[in-house]
Amino acid sequence: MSARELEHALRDAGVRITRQRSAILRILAEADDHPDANELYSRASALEPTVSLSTVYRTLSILEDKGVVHRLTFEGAPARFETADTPHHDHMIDLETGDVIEFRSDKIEKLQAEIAAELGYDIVYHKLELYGRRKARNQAGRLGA
Amino acid sequence: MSARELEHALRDAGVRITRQRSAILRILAEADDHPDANELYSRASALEPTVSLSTVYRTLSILEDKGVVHRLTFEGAPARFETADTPHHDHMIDLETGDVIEFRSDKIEKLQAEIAAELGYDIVYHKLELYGRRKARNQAGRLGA
DNA sequence: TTAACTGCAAATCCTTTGCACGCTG
DNA sequence: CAGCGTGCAAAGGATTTGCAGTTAA
Repeated sequence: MSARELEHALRDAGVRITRQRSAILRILAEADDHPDANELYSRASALEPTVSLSTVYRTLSILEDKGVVHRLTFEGAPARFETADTPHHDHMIDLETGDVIEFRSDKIEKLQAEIAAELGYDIVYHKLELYGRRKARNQAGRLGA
Repeated sequence: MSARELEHALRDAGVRITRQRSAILRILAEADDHPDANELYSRASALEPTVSLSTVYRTLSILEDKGVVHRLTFEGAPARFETADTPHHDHMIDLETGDVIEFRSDKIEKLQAEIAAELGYDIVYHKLELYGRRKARNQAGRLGA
């Protein structure tokens, strides 16, 4: 999602585009990892030294409200953020490095809906996170050397 | 899981059973909901007025380490706890009431493992939470009255 | 102009910790 | 009786908020 599109989403909602917000939007648009508020704050500070962490949080909350940004709350870590342009996906978290990998499974999505239906519920949103470690490469006998 | 079993798990690990811990274990054993630390604290206080919230937290951490208790960290709410005796399951959270319903799907479990394998990972643990609302009962035309 | 926005510092919430004393094994 | 365990109060980290000044529209 481009910074322009994010701005548009805000403007349409009657939200003012300030220098600080503009910087945050640009940073958010070009991030292809999943930065937390503090990380976004340092990156945005480089573009616009007057941003404060409060403004980063406030802006993220608005963007989340407008549905253009998703807040990812992983186990015992500050929330991370991503723009909501990519189709729905879930996350695998590398326990060693903290890396986040996106994936998607239509089969799982469908099963979830079925389960919820059986329990008498409509799903509003869900969270599927796989926490794991890189597989040892040469496990199947073909050991190196 | 009975209080006795929980005690056993601790004793085996060389952990002392104090009056406070004993009370916490009994509460934990008989809880069939998913209480948070504070709730456990109030319930345990009734049995043993000398327990403190610190001790509740400390005891829960030990039990989690020993693998006999699971810490459930749902969206923007204090952690909830459950004894680890039931086989693995996931949770559906009622957004209106906060109720937690357990469910299990072998199909989903299997799909998760497959996905992780494809990504080159071994799953250490995962988290699947469905957040939803009770289905309106008479949606399919058969409206009441 | 003026209502929305800002940075700052202080406040919140949940959880953990340091300390001096108490109690289990 | 040696440590582990305790309560208390204070510290901690992430996030939110009150306030008085600033700025976009």
